Amino acid sequence: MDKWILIDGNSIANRAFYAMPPLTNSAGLHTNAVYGFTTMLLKLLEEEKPTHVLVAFDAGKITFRHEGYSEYKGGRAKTPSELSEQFPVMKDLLKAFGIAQFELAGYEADDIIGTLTRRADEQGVETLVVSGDKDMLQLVSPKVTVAVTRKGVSELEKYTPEEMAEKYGLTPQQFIDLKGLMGDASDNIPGIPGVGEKTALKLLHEYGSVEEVLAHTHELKGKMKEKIEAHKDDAIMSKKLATIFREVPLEQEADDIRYGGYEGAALAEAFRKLEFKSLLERLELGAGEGGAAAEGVRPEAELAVVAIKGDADADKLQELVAALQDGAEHGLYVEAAGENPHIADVLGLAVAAGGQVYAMTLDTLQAPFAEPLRSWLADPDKPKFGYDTHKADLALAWQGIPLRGAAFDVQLAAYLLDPTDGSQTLTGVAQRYGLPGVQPDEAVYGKGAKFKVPDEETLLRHLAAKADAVLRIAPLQRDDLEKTGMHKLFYELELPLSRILAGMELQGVKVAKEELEALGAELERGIADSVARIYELAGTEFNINSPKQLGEILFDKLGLPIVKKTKTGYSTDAEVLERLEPYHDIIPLILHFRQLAKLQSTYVEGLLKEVRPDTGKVHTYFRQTIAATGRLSSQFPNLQNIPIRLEEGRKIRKAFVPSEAGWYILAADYSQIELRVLAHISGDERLKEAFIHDMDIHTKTAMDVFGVSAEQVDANMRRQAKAVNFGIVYGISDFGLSQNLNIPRKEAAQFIEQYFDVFQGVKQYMDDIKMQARKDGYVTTLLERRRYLPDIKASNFNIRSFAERTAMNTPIQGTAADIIKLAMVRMDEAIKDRKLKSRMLLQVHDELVFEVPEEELELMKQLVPQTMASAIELDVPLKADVNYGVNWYEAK
DNA sequence: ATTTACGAC
DNA sequence: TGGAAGTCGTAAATG
Repeated sequence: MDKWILIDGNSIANRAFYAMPPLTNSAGLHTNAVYGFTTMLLKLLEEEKPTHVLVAFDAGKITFRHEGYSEYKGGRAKTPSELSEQFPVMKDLLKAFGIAQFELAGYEADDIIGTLTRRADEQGVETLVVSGDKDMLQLVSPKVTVAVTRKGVSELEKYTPEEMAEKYGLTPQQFIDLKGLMGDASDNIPGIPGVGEKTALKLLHEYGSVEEVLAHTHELKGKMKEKIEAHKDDAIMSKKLATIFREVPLEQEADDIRYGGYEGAALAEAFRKLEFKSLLERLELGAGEGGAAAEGVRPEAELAVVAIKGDADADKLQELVAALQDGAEHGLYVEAAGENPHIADVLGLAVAAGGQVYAMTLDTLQAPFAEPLRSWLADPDKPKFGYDTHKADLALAWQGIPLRGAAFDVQLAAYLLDPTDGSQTLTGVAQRYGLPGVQPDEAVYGKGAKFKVPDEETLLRHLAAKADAVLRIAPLQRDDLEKTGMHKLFYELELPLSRILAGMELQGVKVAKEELEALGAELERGIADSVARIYELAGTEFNINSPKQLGEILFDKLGLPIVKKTKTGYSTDAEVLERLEPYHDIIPLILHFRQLAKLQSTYVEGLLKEVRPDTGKVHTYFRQTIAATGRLSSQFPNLQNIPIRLEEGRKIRKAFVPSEAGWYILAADYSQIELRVLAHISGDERLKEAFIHDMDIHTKTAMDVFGVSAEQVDANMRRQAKAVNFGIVYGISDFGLSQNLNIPRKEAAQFIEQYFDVFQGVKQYMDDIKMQARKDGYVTTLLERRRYLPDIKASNFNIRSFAERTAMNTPIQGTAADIIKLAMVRMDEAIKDRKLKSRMLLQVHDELVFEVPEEELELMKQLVPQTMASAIELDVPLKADVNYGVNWYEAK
């Protein structure tokens, strides 16, 4: 039994383009439409198992429809270049799939498909038409089903004659009449003005066709009658335009669209170029199940692995340890299961050495006979090439196995080479370098709740594949780091920092539980009180934490004005609530409740959950490969967003205490580091001057922007100037500033103009950096950290504007991140050199936190800010302020 | 799993 | 025409 699938290529590509988020490969080629199209195609091939497949495309701009009606498809926006550049790619991909594609001058894809379905009807071949457009419904027949995309492209809604009757009460033929009456704005088919789907359906149910409707206009009345009589000709022409032409002179025959399955190698190559990682993985997974195997993909099964299983294999371990003495580079992979390395299970490890790959589970590594291997792991002078050695370091440390001597890290390198590429999985990195052969973790372990450690054989093979991949990828990445000028950044900053971070994390921060619990009890009382008063004012009980329920109370029950909506309902965020304050006494209570609930759930209960019962400490995990600007991030718990702005929240900091009696918490933070960085990289003389004289930068900005003297700057002027300075750092827009200051956009625009008038060097920098981003496709920080901005040339204003703000912000935020990282490396050295007992505990973007014994207090008060200020020499001085106290709260 | 809201710099 | 502030992580509700 034959089965045909006929796809409207243009229509699906369009749908995919607008439904998918923007996606580009590293060459800057947009790929989202191709991606959406491909996932749909793969799904169709798998589910429908067709014998024949065709993708039809529109050819050229002028079709026979324009002969009678030159306005056809008029007024349509030009296809954006982000989409049009994807058509050739899509056509190439179809070749790799081995799928036929037709286009014929003067005809649209619809007509080609219409002609083929006529043949299918005649021959009685079961056929599925796939389109993003309901126009195709006129082709439905007992043999022909039409599937229309719904929500993006992944879901299809199929129509048979029965379903059409059920849903519209129309035959396929009548669908043409429907369009004749109501028209189609997207094709510029007029129809009858004022007649929409509702009216058109009513008329057709009554009279059956356009012709019959027009013959019976005397039976109609009112406005509708007038309109229809006035636009009879339009209706007739619209029906003609909407009719798919089913007699296209096609030379091809059924055999020309026969589909014999794709050839894996060609497809894999195409996916690789497009950087469709997940699809590539799917292809490789499918290969094991009898699908076409991609050429050049060496399955893990074929890797020779030396499995070391307990002391029965002591001889193999000896062989490994011997191989590790060869002075060559060795690959190491440690598998830690779970996101949090402080509580992760170490499943095992693999070492690539001497042309072999050895692998073992944790049991074996911990056995007495493995001591020589553990010595190698602990030896800082035995260089290791690894993947996420930071996580490995922590996970092993908690098992009592020290790891030192990371000399290369594939994950860290992948991050520097493209920090916006969210997942630097080994599978993905290997693929990018054309070294496939690492199964995705998901395929080996399953995902989410279904996580399961496979049998030892499979596990060790997987670990071995990773260690092998690490060793082969590292030299390639090293070249790339060299080429992009990030060699030094990698070896002298990021790699040393990763070990320093691990040390800080293992040290942990002591938490005074009783302090948190007391605060929690206080919050509990406040919350209970707020809840009772809110229920009373609302006249009912509800879940205040539910934005949905809260919205219903505020806007439906109490009838407060709707300020803003989210895509799912009413917005109830703080900004909205603040605007509603004048309308109802319940609002301040809700704001207060929100504040207390946040502190309770996130900072009291959340933090308490993370405290280790044995040590009373929290051990955060600083992630070095997440933030696109080069900043660190902090997890489990996040110690970079502990409250400080409001006093109620700030009290949380009283719970962060030194881990030794009589010690102090010492915190030092950079003063205005981002604006100082801006002064340096923009070279703006006035801004530099301000910092050289260590002026209050917001006051100084107010003086210059408002043209007044220092004495004339009032609190409000300073506040506005401060907002402008923030805006400058973020890549300003008048709208953003107007929102922030709650002033009209015009005024905000004026502020910005005045600012740029005064700080012309800054203005110049903002223009230059955008131009540079357009020219190079990326921006860099002072230490050559790089961030690609493929969207900088987008035609969509929003997308392009976002990229432009990123271009302005990233060098500033990123350079600040570079500087504090440098300071951390220097501080670590200083502490070691002077053999101090003081410990670095935390980094909070512009702040470093230490615990310090009393006898080192005076020294550290000098050393820390001095080291931070001299981490790098800029055209303006850097400055760090220092404070200390018996807890983090007091270090202010 | 996604959305909303909110804490930090 | 309007769009529309940079970087993160966590908790709770809800699909």
